[in-house]
Amino acid sequence: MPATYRDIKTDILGKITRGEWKPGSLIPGELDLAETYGSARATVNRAMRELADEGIIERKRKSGSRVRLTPLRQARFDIPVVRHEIEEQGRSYRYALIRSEVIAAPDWLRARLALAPGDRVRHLVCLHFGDGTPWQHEDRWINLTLLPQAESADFSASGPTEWLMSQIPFSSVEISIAATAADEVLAQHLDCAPGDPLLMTERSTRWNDQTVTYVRLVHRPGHRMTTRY
Amino acid sequence: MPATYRDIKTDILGKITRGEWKPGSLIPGELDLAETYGSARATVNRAMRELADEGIIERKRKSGSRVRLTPLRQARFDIPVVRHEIEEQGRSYRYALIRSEVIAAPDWLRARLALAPGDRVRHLVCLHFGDGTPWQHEDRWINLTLLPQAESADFSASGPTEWLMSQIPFSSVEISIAATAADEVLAQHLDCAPGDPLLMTERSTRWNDQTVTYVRLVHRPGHRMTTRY
DNA sequence: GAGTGGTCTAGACCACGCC
DNA sequence: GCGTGGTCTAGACCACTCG
Repeated sequence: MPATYRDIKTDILGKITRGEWKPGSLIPGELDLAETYGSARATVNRAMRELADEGIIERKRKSGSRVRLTPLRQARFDIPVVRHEIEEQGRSYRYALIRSEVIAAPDWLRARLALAPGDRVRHLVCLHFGDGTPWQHEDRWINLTLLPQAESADFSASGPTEWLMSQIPFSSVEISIAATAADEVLAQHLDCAPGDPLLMTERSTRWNDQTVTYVRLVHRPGHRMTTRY
Repeated sequence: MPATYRDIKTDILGKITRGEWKPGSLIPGELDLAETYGSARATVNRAMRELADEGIIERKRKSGSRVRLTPLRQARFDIPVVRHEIEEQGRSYRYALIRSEVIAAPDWLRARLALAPGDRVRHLVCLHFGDGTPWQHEDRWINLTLLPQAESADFSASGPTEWLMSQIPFSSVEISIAATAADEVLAQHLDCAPGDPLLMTERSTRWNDQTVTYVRLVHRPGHRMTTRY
């Protein structure tokens, strides 16, 4: 039974974690490895490529592959749609539209979305509930210059996230996470005290090099983003 | 000139973003695609496999590949070593050890690290500065049962993170991000007011199914974690 | 059972990056 | 130059899963 690329990957990772191959040291070439594992070079290549993608090793032509000195650690967080996040926990989802308006973009937003003076945006404030308690506060701004159909869309029954996904299926996004303090309004909506620390996610969605929408999601008190690797 | 896997990937992604292939729709099989692009199936396979890894499409044997209904979005955040993070911004790095002790693990930590009663831990409190201002507060607990050499290690000159990386090169980690309010001590160390919202990262590092170390990193006021995709 | 993706092979050519 | 990884090919067998 020949070694699969998973076998090879596991074995190499093992040698690294057990300290047989130390950080900074040179790993044998693909041809050598192919011989020792009794497999084709392509198979070894796939194992090594994945290890490189995961930040475990560093590869360079001519010089070969090395164990990274400082493991380049990356954490992958899923970016869930609130509704799914809540429903996957077996809770009932409820949505409420708090406010909806079409206005000229305020200056701070104009800068963010690279809008011209006078450009109009749709501004929405929504709340997402899990089992009846506030889960997430959504402050959404949609660029009407790029997405004019957002002016007449109806967000009273379901949130803008799902609507937007049907309009711009895929896009590039900038996500930023920070801590913020609850102001009076947030405190009321999220059922906490003013000043309470809250986790906030900001997201700018771009499409064809234009920013289509900007959203500020404030999570319920105590919310955590967790991941393993 | 034959199509590379990148060409194919870009082209398919284009069809999806332009809406030619709508969410939920079936994508041609690998053999069909290989023919249309004039390449081998392995090449198409790589393109499709990467699109699946990135959460753009969904693949199932027999039924084929489909454009995901809700793009499974994942954000990858780099988990930097504070020192590197600071130095990459062109700031000078300074480290200070605030407190160091070896104690019996408190109950809350025993639960977290799955320690037996009476097991001892090394507890360290450190500060990391960028250009002289407080950048990050580190509250570190090291399992001395698993890592006895931590008892005699010297952390007065450099932080435990770098030392730990030399001891346990690779490991699995659980990361959790939340917002917290500054207490008196944190406020003093991070130069902010008590009650200020702060971004906190908690990390449990496991090795051979044992938790080796737990750390609570509290970032300076206003700190953001940002990523793009 | 049959279709689709998952993986492997043996061989080939290319491109980068060190000397 | 020349060694190493990066990629492609043509063909093959396998494994999952749907009907």
